[in-house]
Amino acid sequence: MSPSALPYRPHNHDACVAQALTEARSICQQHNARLTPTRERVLELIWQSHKPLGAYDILAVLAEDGHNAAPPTVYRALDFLQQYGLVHRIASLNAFIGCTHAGKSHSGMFLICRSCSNVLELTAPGVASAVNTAAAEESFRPDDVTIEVSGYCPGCTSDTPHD
Amino acid sequence: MSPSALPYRPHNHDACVAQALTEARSICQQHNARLTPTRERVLELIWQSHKPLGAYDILAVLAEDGHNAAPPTVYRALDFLQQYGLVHRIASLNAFIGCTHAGKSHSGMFLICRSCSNVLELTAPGVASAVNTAAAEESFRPDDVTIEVSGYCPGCTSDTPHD
DNA sequence: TTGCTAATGTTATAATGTTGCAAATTTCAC
DNA sequence: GTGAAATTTGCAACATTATAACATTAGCAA
Repeated sequence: MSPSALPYRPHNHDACVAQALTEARSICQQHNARLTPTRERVLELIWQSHKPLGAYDILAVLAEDGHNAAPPTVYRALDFLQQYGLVHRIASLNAFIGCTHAGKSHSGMFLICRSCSNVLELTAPGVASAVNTAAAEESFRPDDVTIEVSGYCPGCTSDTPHD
Repeated sequence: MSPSALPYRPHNHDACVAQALTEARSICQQHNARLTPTRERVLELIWQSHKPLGAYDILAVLAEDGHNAAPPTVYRALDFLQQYGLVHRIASLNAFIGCTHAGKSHSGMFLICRSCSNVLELTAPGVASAVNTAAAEESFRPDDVTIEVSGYCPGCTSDTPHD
């Protein structure tokens, strides 16, 4: 088992962010997509927490940067980053998080801790295939699959009532 | 296979709504919960389409009813209905839909058609257990599971590009 | 340069959801 | 029944999230 997946574990976060940015640059280059300063900055901000960040949180930091940005700036950057699989939107939180499997095609599943807000993205082939099977039984053709699990992460599970 | 699940199939929709309301009354009675006129009307409106309905859509119909309602009226009714498992919120659409398994404990999965907007709620034990297994491998304790699949339903699948 | 496309700036507004408090209604013990 | 307590509703204001529309600028190729 994996008692201490990345977001829950102490790690060199600056390096972790730097690596994500390096990978992002490479992915964009491969696709002839321009990772402009604003887009890169947004990606960096998102990576600086393992917690999901709202669009207006990002906007606030950009404002601190001295960047006089309006909502469309952020949403456009987020659209771009999602398009290239660099960030995911968590629908149940209206927030965004860095993709830990950027580049690789994957159907993610998110474990969202209600207590510490950390989010772990998993590639869960078993889940994906179960979803596809269930959809196929209804002759439904899946296009986009959202799987978000709220609950308590290993570090927080003890703090909570066990009814 | 099931080529024609309820929402895709022509059926006596008035009866279908009426049955949902009857069941709701019974469930509320069992829980000593009050299905007040407003709550019942909101549930009825939601059931009158198999398509997800936004809170402000509901609000608009209440206004046509002559009910001078404000957003909290609708959201409170929706909270109540969700609490007793009578409706579900579809996070990826910010919309609500009647629960087809009210009363029974279940972890739903939603098949959302991008073309006709119908939503089919499935009880998918295979999916639920795959999710629980994946979560357990990370020592994560699930609390609430959201599974929403966008794509094309059997009736609409032919109309769409097949890249 | 010129001209094209992609990206950004800017203003306004739409869509979704919440807080807080007062008034009305229902419940329930007496 | 009556009156206190709890639940539900009305209502106004506000908070948050997201988009539309149009002008401007940057990057790049002929």
